[in-house]
Amino acid sequence: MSSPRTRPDSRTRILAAAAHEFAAHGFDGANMDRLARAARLNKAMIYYHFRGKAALYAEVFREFIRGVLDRLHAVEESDADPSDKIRAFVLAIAAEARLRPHFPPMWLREVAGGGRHADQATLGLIAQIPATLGRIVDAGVGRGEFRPAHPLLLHFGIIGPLILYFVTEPVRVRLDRVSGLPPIPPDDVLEQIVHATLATLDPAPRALEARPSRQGRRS
Amino acid sequence: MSSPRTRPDSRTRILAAAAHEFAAHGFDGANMDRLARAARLNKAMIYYHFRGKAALYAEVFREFIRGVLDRLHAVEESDADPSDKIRAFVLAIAAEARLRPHFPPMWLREVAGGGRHADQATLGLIAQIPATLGRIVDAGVGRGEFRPAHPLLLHFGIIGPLILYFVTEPVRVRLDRVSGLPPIPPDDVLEQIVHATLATLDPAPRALEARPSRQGRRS
DNA sequence: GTCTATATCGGGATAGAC
DNA sequence: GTCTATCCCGATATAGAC
Repeated sequence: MSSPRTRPDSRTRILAAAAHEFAAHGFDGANMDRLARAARLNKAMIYYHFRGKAALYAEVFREFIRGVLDRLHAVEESDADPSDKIRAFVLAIAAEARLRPHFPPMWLREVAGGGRHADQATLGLIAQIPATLGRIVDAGVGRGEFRPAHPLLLHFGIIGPLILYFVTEPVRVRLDRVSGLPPIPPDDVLEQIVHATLATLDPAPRALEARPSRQGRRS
Repeated sequence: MSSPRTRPDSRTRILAAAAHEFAAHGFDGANMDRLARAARLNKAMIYYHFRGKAALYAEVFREFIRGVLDRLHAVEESDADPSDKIRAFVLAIAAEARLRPHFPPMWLREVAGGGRHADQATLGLIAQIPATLGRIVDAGVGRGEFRPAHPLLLHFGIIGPLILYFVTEPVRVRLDRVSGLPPIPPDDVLEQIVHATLATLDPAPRALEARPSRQGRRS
């Protein structure tokens, strides 16, 4: 995990190459030979540093989650308004995704697989992300600035579009050519997500027009 | 593709089992032996009906996309208001996801992989989904009911949360236990997504509070 | 159309020299 | 710590009988 002396190399290179490989091909599709080549090392070195493919994957994934959580906790502990914290929450995840471009694809695949490759401890870390959002919302509700919302569902409204935006960045060229759509203005992405999230939390929604004709009620 | 008489048989069973297998394990993780057992057939039968794993995958995937597109085109051609069409758009995708629970995971993995397993024709089909949304938005803009928004980004705001909701259904039990969160009220999901989408399209946004600069108190 | 049996190969993991 | 060479299982795909 960490020796006192500077050990810049093989282990770090393996982790970097692993992030790339897992992001591009998923757990099952990842190839240890290719990974070793990318790290400019021999395959045996991987097994010298890590117990196996699964352990390497878990390590990479936990590193990502920790990076996100560090930022989010900083957001939570700031003294901004609740709505500014929501904004900062979105920006923090986006910043981390930009910093570690391999995170969005890995995260997507992990979700699609039902968390199969994540041990219980890692799942616990992941759960802290919506939990943090939930505390921010609660604070806003306490001040009367937000109406209550389910943290996980709200979180889906944030990372869903965000991750899709990042993860489709490479494909969009292909898609755009087929669909004839213009590229997405980068600045719009975060604005829209923040705006939509705050609209969901708005205690006085103006969404009468959102209701078709008759509407069931929940509190 | 279709014989006139009822052929409820091997080919159909293979497709059903394939949807399950690909959804649960992804393309690389899918196992033809396990797939054959699930279809109560021998593995050789798969290769009798399909050219290989890739062809089988493509067939399943295209079937899903067609199902979605059929619903969406019906929505587009209805004579509802633009905002009701937006609502119907969301409901249509949700209905299809309920009907074919294997679609959300497959779709997620495909996106994460950058559309690697989809041929150009299938990509063209996929592109029709946001394109349809775009035409609905354009109609609303023409009536002054919507403000312009990028169709693909808007689409991300819809399917992102939606797919995450469906795809995490199995995991949420595990996650909830760790996080201590209550389950998501199912009725809230579609309401929130529709509401957020319409808020994004609102031509007179009340989102001054969404701006980073210091905001004044609201009335 | 449906089966059993098998060819073939890619890739995760290890042995052991240096 | 780093390498080369290799084991060996699992998985796709096929041959060929019925």
